[in-house]
Amino acid sequence: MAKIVIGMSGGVDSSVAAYLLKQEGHDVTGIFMQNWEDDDNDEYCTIKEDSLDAIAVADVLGIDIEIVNFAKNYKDRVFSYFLAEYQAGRTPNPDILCNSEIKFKAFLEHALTLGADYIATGHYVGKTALADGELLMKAEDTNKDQSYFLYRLNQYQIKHSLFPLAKITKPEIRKLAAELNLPNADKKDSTGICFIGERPFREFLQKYLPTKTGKMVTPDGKIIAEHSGLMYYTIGQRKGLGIGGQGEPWFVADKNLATNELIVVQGHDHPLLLKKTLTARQLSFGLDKLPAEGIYTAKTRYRMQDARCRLKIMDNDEIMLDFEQPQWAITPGQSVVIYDGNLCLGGGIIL
RNA sequence: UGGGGUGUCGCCAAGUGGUAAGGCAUCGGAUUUUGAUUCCGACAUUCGUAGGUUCGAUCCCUACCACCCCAG
Repeated sequence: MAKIVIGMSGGVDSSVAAYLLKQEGHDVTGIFMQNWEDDDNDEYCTIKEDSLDAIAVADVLGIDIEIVNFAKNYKDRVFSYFLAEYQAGRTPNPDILCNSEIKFKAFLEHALTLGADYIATGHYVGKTALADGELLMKAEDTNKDQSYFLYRLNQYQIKHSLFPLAKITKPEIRKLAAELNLPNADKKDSTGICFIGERPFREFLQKYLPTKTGKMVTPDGKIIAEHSGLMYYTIGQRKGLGIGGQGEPWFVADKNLATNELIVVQGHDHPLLLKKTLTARQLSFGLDKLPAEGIYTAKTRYRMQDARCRLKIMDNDEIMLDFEQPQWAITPGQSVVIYDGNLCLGGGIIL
């Protein structure tokens, strides 16, 4: 029996995770994190609802629950980065940082001060012990696998974490939740930036960042339309360009910060959207050291199938990946995560 | 001003005397703890305007309007 502090979001996954830990006989305490309080009342409501759900679940399970507020940490370590990246024309993944900086840092530290042996979350991910440490691995439910979002966890963070959902599938979670009469058994899965939620993207960014309109141009310089600010677009984006007319749909292929131009191309499989290599920095690996050069698989965004590639180490903080097959819409600011079979080794941020 | 051409959904674009394809864009939904992609659904009682011929016209005729091209 261990003392475990579990992050409870008010969703089914973390609720059932808490149940599973309790079933195993551990001393389980729940914590609801409130990390965003910037808002209009509208959004505050869903946070309030989520906290009430978490409390209701804790009540059903018979565990203690506490609400903590890491909003300042979140703003300083995650949200400011998120804004800076957008301003620089890249497409950040805030949830990855949120995991490494908040859930598995601020939250972990807090849990340890409460005397916890481990923290736990409702992530769909597993971990395994190797000769030189512990590593994350893909969840049994490969459809829901969230190891991509957790690749930045270091050895210390992995060692202090438990993932009760490693070997269970989402449908089983729903079923269990229903059998346990959890009040959130049918609650819709949450999406959107974690702790902030789903937003009308443009309006949300607009609240924080100034925008500058400019031209949409083809690779050979032909002006096609106006864009409403480079930060509103990401590589591979189709919707929202508003370019109608003849032929195939248009996609964002690139951004030119210097000229404030958005490069657009026609056709999903345009050569400019397909790249065989990428460079990544801001590396982070579960074993706290670079893996050996060689053949692995990697994904350049969540929910992509990992693709075979060769890892080349440029220096201590730069790697290059050479894919067997070209990858679609490799996007600066997004993370590339490297796998060895089911093991999630780590990765970095695409240049 | 003379000659030619074109006018069908926001944009491309089929169509034909028998009662408006498709694509892009857009909107809604599904999928998704980033942002995308993808998938599904919706989307012109109306064919530049006004008359005429016809049982019936977007398609035929006439006039007008607009735009484009060539001559000037």
